[in-house]
Amino acid sequence: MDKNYTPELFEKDIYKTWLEKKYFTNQPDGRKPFSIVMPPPNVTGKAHVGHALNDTIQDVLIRTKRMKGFNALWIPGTDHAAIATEEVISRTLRHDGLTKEMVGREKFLQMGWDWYKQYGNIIVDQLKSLGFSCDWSRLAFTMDENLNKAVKHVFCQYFNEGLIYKGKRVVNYCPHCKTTISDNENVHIDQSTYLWYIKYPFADGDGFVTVATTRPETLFGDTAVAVNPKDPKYKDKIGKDLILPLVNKKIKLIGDDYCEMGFGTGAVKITPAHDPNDYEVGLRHNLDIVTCIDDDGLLNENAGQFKGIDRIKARPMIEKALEDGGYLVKKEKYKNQVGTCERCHNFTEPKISTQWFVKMKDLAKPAIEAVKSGKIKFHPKRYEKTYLNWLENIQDWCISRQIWLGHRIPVYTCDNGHMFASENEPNKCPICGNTHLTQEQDVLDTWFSSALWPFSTLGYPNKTEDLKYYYPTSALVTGYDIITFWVSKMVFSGLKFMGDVPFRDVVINGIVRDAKGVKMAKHLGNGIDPMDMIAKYGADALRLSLINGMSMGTDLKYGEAKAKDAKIFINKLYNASKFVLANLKDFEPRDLSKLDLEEKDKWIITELDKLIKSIDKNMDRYALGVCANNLIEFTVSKFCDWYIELAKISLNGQDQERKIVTQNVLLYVLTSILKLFHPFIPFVTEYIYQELPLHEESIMISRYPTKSNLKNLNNDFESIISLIKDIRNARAKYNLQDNVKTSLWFKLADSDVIVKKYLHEICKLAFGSEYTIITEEPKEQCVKLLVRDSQVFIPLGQLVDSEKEKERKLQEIAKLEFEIARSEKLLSNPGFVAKAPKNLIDSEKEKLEKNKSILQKIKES
RNA sequence: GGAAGUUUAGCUCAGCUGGGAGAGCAUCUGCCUUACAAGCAGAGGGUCAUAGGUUCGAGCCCUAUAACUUCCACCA
Repeated sequence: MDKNYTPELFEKDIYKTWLEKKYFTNQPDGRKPFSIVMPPPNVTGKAHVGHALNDTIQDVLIRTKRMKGFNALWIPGTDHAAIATEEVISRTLRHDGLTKEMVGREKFLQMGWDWYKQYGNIIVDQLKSLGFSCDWSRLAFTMDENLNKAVKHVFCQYFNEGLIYKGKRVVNYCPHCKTTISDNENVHIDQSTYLWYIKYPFADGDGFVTVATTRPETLFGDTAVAVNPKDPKYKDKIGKDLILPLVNKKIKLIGDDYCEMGFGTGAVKITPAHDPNDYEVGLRHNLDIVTCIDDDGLLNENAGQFKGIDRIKARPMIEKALEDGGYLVKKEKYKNQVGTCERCHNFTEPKISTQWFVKMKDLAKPAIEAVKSGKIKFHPKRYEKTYLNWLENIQDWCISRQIWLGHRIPVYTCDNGHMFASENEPNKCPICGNTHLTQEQDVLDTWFSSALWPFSTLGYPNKTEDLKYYYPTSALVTGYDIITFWVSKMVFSGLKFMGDVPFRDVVINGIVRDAKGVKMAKHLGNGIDPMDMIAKYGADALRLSLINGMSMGTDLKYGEAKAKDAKIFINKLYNASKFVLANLKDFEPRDLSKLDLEEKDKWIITELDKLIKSIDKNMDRYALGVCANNLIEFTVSKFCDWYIELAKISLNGQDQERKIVTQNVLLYVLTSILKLFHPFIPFVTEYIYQELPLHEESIMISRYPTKSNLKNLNNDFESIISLIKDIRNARAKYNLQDNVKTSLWFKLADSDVIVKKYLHEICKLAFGSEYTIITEEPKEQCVKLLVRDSQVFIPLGQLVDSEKEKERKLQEIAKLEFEIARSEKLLSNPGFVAKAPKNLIDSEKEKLEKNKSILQKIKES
């Protein structure tokens, strides 16, 4: 082994071996299944720290379960990200002066596939370099043939059951991406704008109504002005005609509750084609629908002289025209929220159009029930609220997108106007036999296929063994930002088509932010490339740095320093392992239960048992950050700081039996640590594991550690540790440098066998030059320490400052008296004695007695 | 407008069902002790946001308040 930890020397090779040995692949068998489907990243994207975190969590779970004997399957996959890809390809076309219409649908789709092929493997390779143990032989893609089949199958079933319909609605439209987007993809941002107050004169010349609007450009689509029917100001004017400014068209003043009394001017313009509420109002009052903004976001012929001008840019011109016509009352600064496209960040437009929808109400019900009944559990639980709140207020899901890439809607219309859905390409109309068929132009929202992910990746719609065995999957690990987008859709889809929930546990991870807590974003340049971290610190360090200290569902502040810290720790583990290995040259293996363990061995095994218990518990509640933390803490402050230091003495000693015991315990503990750590830092643990005597084929398929089940374990060695600490502490108070050794004299009580047994260790770890057992209190100037029933003297001669000693003694007395007072107060409190648990009262009594006796001794000395 | 989260050492955060405030980093003091100076030993540093309440006992439970963050929402 190299002197220092250098991950680049072995990470790649180890991963290659794992792949060759097919450790990641699994088929149904007699074991218990544990399955996870990976949230698919965009096929053409690059891995960012968010993926690194999300997938590391999954890998930790999968690797742990695998070692615990489960049939652990982790299915990886990628998403076709249609809108993003379509945009990229359109851009290349534009660059060549072409449009997608010019090259045609078929050629365009081919370009899409070429693009996927060219860039699709980048992210897969990146995920591999992070060490993820997913079953790559099952790598899925949302556009795969089988997934296509699943999508069509599901679509047709919905369609035939009347759960999918085509309808007119006001939906969010992105004029840049040239497609509708769902409410989820419509991101509201704050904007500073103006509120324009505009006069709408009555046609009969009798005054006017003032309306306020943030969107003067939609004026051309107005087909009414609404007031509240109870509003005394307008009550008797309802039904009268108004003149629409600039257009000079008559529109009605209508009464509708939608218009809130007392808000704004009390009157609101109604534009059914460009506002969802107005559309509803329009339906109620049978209003005309006039569109004034086209698909490119430009004003159309209904805007008269403004035709062809961008709707936002037209605002000042419209304002001028209104002013010139005497219609503008005033213009105020105003803050509101406006929808933008999640992908291109341009303003979206609410637009009336014909779209495909999934009826959500009945689908949502069982999905709500599944969570309420506890069949699906969120970790942390609070995210249930996000999920339930969304489903309880669900709107029908707009699934059509006006792009070409993706799953084309499998609905056909024959020349006789019969519309039907078909899973396979039909050649005639099933109703009239007409052979001239036209397929719908639109494709499906990517989330439509993602919604099927937990079962489409297992072979649906075929009834496969995989489905029977691995479905429902065990856990879904994802970010809170897509609970509504994705989690909810998988749940109702799974319930609908598989008759069961798609997963039992939903594990929510936070977002990785930069070191200052700012969301990482391309344009801010504050992103951290996981590949850079791997190059500098290794994949293990990256993984550990993301998990250590992580709290489920809470955002994570991340900076390079964390990866560096993690590497420093791994180096420590690496070196500790090196030490153990170097001392196992003449190793003689023994069964742990047959070893003649002494206190220090029992102590470390007790501590290890505690660690295993804690990890099991925290792993179950998905508190991986706590697990990693406990592991590190055990390794550094228990194993390295104490057991290894103590082991050195036995290993260098003459007692052959002690040496064998120590070697066996060292190996036992180290092996356990490596195994417990393996899910978090798979590479280095495998690397070291392979060097161990008695190792199995690979750590990743070895058995996960369980508690030792040894009898007669105890913690007695704790008192030795605290004695050593006391001596170190006393030395430090006298500013003794660690390289200045001092004699240690022990006046031992008969009862303190354990102190006598560990004199050598105490001496070495407490910087003693040599130790002597004495029977009488020494005459020399000494620092005196009490331990158990014995006394330790550090002869410092001239150095001993009697004032200082007195002070030290007084401090100790004060401390003890404080403790005693505290215990006495507690125990004399009738409420405490009556209501506190018995073991607490007992331990308090015990403490009181102990402290009293120590105080006694100190005072006597 | 609705909802959720956060507030603990200088910084990043742990603290499970209430029972004596913790870690890492940073700081300070020593030490190249034969696994590791990417290290070791020691130290300092906190009215657990504020105010009430429940309880024998509150960082933890309840109620208000403040600050920050996030999600959801069609208010002109």
